[in-house]
Amino acid sequence: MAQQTERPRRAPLTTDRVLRAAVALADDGGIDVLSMRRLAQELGVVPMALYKHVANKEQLLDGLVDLVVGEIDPPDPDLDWKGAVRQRILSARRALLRHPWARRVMEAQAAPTPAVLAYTDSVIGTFLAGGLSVDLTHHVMHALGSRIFGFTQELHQDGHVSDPAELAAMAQQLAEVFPNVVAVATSRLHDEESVVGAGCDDEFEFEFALDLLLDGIDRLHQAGWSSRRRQPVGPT
Amino acid sequence: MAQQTERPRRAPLTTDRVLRAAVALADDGGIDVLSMRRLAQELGVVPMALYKHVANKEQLLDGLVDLVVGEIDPPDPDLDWKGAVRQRILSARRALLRHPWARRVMEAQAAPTPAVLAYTDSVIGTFLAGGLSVDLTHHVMHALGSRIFGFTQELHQDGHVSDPAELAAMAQQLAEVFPNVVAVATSRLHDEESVVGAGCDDEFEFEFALDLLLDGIDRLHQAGWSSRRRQPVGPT
DNA sequence: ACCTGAACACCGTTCAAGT
DNA sequence: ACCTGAACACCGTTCAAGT
Repeated sequence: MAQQTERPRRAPLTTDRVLRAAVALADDGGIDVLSMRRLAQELGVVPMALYKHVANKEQLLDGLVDLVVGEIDPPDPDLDWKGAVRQRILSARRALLRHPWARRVMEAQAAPTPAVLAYTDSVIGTFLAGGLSVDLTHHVMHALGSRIFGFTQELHQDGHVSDPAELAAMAQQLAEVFPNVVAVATSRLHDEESVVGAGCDDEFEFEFALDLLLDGIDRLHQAGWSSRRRQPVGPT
Repeated sequence: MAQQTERPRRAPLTTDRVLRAAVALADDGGIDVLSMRRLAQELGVVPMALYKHVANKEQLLDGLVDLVVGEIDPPDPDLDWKGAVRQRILSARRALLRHPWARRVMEAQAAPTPAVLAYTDSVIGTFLAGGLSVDLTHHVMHALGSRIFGFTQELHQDGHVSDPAELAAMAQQLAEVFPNVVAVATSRLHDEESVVGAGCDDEFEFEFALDLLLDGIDRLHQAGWSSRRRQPVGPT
């Protein structure tokens, strides 16, 4: 019932404003709430007005990915290849933690956007500058895969049950059917004074896996590994 | 206009028939074509009839995942832990190759299904039976993550351009902006007699990454690694 | 009691009508 | 020429009406 006549007072729509509003919407509502219609509503605009600035939803999502990838720090020129890649990947991970929806959007993308290609090119450049062969770098990029964007390889995150008593009860029941899962999931609890339900240290797990790969790569590099010889990767 | 009165002649709906029809539909139409309405149509049934056999779409998808996970071979008792895990993961990968839609469905699942938990429990059991500590196994499971289900860490698969001339032209143009990407992507072409556009050997890349991880794990195991000491993972 | 058609509250996008 | 409302062809699911 309030006067609603100053509608045209709004700042004019630009692609940038559309993208920023979309990021904000996804950040605090999740990716499922980001629809063209809802985004338009958020901007105080009729749905079709968006199509003046983005060709379609797919292009909108591409724009969002580019914004997130743009948040990844540039490489530190003072570090060696392993340190530089490591630091960059951890920066990418922090960007993904700020925008958790970005992971699924990137995975659903049919083709890489220019920003994604540029970042990939830069990471490859770091390996090559560090002396890794083009051949090894090729396989290394496959092995790291989307982890270079800070993706974790986890499947399900810990469903957060906050009540310790409830969690203990669940664990006991689960242990009868899946004893190994429970033993491993609660392993940290035995040796620490910590409360039940502390959960995993995601940062530690990410770095553990990352270092496992980077150190394995370093070992192959120093051994002069080549896929043409296809010698075993392993110890001995 | 043809007689359509023998409608009730159809085999009666069962949960099993619903799930199998859904797998078939997703297998040859992709996951996007699998809607409740389309599935009902495929079964010659009114959409609401499905809800007698699955509570909702989420439960339908859970059922599909369980079918796919059920295709993974049991562990070979004659192998050591590394061989057994390796063979199992490669079997999981073959299941995923048969049902490419399963990956996205599993990633969108909120909670693991019983079959997923059972498989996970079994893989953990193999590590523990092989003598790995509960502590190391915990971190190892995180590091392998969804790769134990045959997931690849890739982000975008090679967009298949079949025409070699077109591909060469694209590469040349791309090389001006992303030289490292092009150098690495075409690395296999230099040393082989192969035609341009041969693409990557996905099987080799998958096993390369898997062995990098398994061998790194083996090394930690043999060194008596423990997260409590948090010694570096690397080569001294 | 069982089954099911219409309806609800959404989508992304097209397109023609209005200014 | 520009903007936009109605419409189209979909969703998953609720619910009341019909048998």
